[in-house]
Amino acid sequence: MKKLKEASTEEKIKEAARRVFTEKGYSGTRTRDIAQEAGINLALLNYYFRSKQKLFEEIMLEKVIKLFGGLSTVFYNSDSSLEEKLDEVAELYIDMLLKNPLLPTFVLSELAKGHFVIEIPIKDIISSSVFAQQLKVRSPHMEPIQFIFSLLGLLVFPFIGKPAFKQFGLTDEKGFSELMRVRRKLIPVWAKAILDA
Amino acid sequence: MKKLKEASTEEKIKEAARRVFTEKGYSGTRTRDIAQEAGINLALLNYYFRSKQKLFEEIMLEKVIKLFGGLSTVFYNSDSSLEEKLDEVAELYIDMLLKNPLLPTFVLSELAKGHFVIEIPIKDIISSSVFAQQLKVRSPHMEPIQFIFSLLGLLVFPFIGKPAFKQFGLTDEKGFSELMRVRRKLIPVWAKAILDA
DNA sequence: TCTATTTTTAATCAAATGTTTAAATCTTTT
DNA sequence: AAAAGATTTAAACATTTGATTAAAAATAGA
Repeated sequence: MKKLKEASTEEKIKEAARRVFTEKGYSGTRTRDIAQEAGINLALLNYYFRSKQKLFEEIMLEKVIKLFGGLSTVFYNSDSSLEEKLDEVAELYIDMLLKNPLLPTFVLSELAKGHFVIEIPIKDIISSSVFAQQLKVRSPHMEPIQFIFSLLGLLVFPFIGKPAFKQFGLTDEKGFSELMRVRRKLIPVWAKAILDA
Repeated sequence: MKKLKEASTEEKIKEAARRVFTEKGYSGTRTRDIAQEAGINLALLNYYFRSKQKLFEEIMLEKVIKLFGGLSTVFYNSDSSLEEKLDEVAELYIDMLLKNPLLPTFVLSELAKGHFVIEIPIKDIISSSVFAQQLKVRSPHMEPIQFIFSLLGLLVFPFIGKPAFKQFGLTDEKGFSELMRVRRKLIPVWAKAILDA
């Protein structure tokens, strides 16, 4: 029968894998890095997860949900107005990204490289959402996909660009966090301005 | 003395390296992939470029300039208004990104991983630009960095997210290009709305 | 043409890497 | 406590990978 320690070792490996994969990507990660970071014997990684690829897929699924899962929660809220949803999305994303700044670059870059295949019919999820209905009423001229690109661009892009902007001397770590906290309040205003444009 | 063919072989390797590095990233790229893609013997890569890292740095520098270099050209144009600069930037970026859709994810993800160190004082370049002056006059309340984050987010993010959005069924290749061509005209309008918000 | 130089090739090297094995250790069950 | 099962360990394996070497081929200069 399973002993208590098992879950703990498995979780230690996953925790280390989250950090190393997120920082170095799939190809840049060595299974030995994960083992060392987790403080476990290398063979345990294969004992618990069979292969690097399988472990990666578990982590990646978590991360994709973390990056995009929040959207549907907000979009399907039938108790809030469109304007309130913009506030909620901005707060949700900025707070989450301040805690997980490497998340977007990791997920989007790995998806681009095809190391992970996921099939979520987000198009249908969005088009049948309360958000889509409200958007159609308020700004019938606005293509929903264009607006979602814009909203996510405003929210997520600064985190993707941060390492570049830091190297360019445009911002430092402390200044960036402060900029993002200010931004959380500005983006809903800007998004509304875009809807009215 | 150098013979004519030399430049050609060297350029074949660089051309292949551009493709493979951009598609798979530094860690995901095997020198053998580049050699095969270039149709040359593996040893020639080291003969011409000494190492994978050195070859990568040459390509990366090109790509960073390609991604960000256009900005300063537009920002320092003293013959155009701020509004015209927004049009120029949108056209410049959308056209370039439609031809190089993998560029932003590649550059920003490699910069995030620290595989490449570059020192360009872009902060100073921006703050002393005509663009910065015009922005200060037109929208003194707008922090320039916030606006640049927004402008680049609107322009660049859709290309970074494309592989994800394709997997999610939000768009296909043809639909995406059309969306981006429409977007090229919309972003200047939206950017002005943000400045007036 | 003959020689020196540059370019190209096939083979090889040493280190790194994902995974497996077999034995040892620990835990649970009886 | 003994047996059975689960977990952990050290060592090893087979490939892959970036790089080098030494010889061959091509080119340029005399």
